[in-house]
Amino acid sequence: MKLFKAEEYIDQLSIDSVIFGYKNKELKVLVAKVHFEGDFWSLPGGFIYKEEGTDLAAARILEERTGLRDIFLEQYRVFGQEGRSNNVLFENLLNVPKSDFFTKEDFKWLSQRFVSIAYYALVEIDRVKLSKGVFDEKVEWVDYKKLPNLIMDHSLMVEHALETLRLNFDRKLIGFNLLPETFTMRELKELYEAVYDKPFARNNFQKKMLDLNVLERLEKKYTGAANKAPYLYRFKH
Amino acid sequence: MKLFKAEEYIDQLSIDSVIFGYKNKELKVLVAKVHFEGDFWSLPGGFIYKEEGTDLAAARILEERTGLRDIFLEQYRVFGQEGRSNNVLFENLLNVPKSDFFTKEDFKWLSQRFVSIAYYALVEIDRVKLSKGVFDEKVEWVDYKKLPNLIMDHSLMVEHALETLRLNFDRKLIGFNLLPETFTMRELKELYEAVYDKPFARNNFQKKMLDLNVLERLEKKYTGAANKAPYLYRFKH
DNA sequence: GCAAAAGTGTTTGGCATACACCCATGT
DNA sequence: ACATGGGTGTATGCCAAACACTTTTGC
Repeated sequence: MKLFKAEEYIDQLSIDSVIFGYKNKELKVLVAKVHFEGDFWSLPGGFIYKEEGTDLAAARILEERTGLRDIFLEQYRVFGQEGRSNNVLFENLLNVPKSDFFTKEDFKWLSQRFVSIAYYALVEIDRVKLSKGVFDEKVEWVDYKKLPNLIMDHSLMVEHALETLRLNFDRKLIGFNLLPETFTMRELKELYEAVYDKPFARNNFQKKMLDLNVLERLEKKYTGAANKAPYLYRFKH
Repeated sequence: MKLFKAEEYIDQLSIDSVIFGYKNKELKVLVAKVHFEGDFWSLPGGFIYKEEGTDLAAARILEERTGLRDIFLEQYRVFGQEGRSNNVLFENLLNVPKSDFFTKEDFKWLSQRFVSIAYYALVEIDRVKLSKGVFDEKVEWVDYKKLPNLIMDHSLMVEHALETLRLNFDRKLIGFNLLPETFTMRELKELYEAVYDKPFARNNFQKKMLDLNVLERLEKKYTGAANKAPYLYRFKH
């Protein structure tokens, strides 16, 4: 059965997404090991139906991989260098047992030069139910500092996404998309430290956050530790 | 003779550019009156050859219209809503005496839903030698506050371009691309006032600019006016 | 001398950083 | 009592905005 229908998509145009998650004080990126010879990893991506809006396409692709809807998702750049293609990868693939999903023509289509619209997304990592894409051997959350070899310009895509994330983090208050509903000030600070890769002063950080007037203070969180119990906070919608 | 060859371009993908210029204390945008029935104006745009880099395509299109090379030019956003097409315009065109340049199939191709990569450019307005595009009745520099009816989402494109311009104006020191080689501090201030649409305090503006350490002070400029002669400045490469 | 515009200095206020202290909690 | 981490208050320094004054130029 043939599942992939190249003729339904716009030619030479793709979407790639840098999906950020946060756990264990690490800012993580979702990457997939490509099911080909060699150690190739890739960002989750896909294609755009001929009449589909690009934002909708990106949301669809995100949902296919994570199961999540209504997630923070924003385009940040187009990568459209001349010669930008996967041909080496797909030529490799032709010597590998292939899926029934694809015809030789599909591989030719996939090997073209592609212009890719890059999106970045922020997700609460524990809500994600990962699904593999058709080309994926496995998908994993990886600390952005320890990324494996990414295909094509995907490393550059992560770099630019991180840059954009940092620029917008405060301005658009998007960081809360990475945290669960409630959190302590310490947890919020550790998120900032992971994103900016630098320490923040505890007292000044707290003041700055409270001065934003977007946090709602809830009850205290008794952890059983031998110290003062921290307050829980919630982001005011 | 047929000049337009749709089959050489990527399908359903286009480039549109917001080209900014500055003159008479006004920030201007280059727009073209489309050569169809009715009062339709459009941003300069074009298409991408199948193997052409997007930045190169944008530069090529810019050069076709302005005669300028090596100009500040940057992509800032993709406009790819579902239903984004020129079909109304081109259906109109079919009832109008048409050029030999296009076949009926070309018009069909042009009427598809398009995803457009938007660029913004900054040019020194006096160096520009304007050329009309194939669809243009005329091209003009228009104050961004007095733009005519633009087709499709081109008004939105200008809005976003202006937003991006303002965000990057200081950070990337790109304003100098709008001015001639040498200029007075007053002229620079007036440029800032046109871009941000608000007044700047003379003394503080001067201090801020000089503190950037990117301006070279040249000789004085004697205008013949009954007041102190201002210095000329040049942007250090 | 005078009007007009340029150049520069001084004061003020807000905000980020640094330093310091007190409070709650469990052993 | 005390160690640990949480919460908050105060002092410092920088930068932008506001205010003020002097200088140059042509009539």
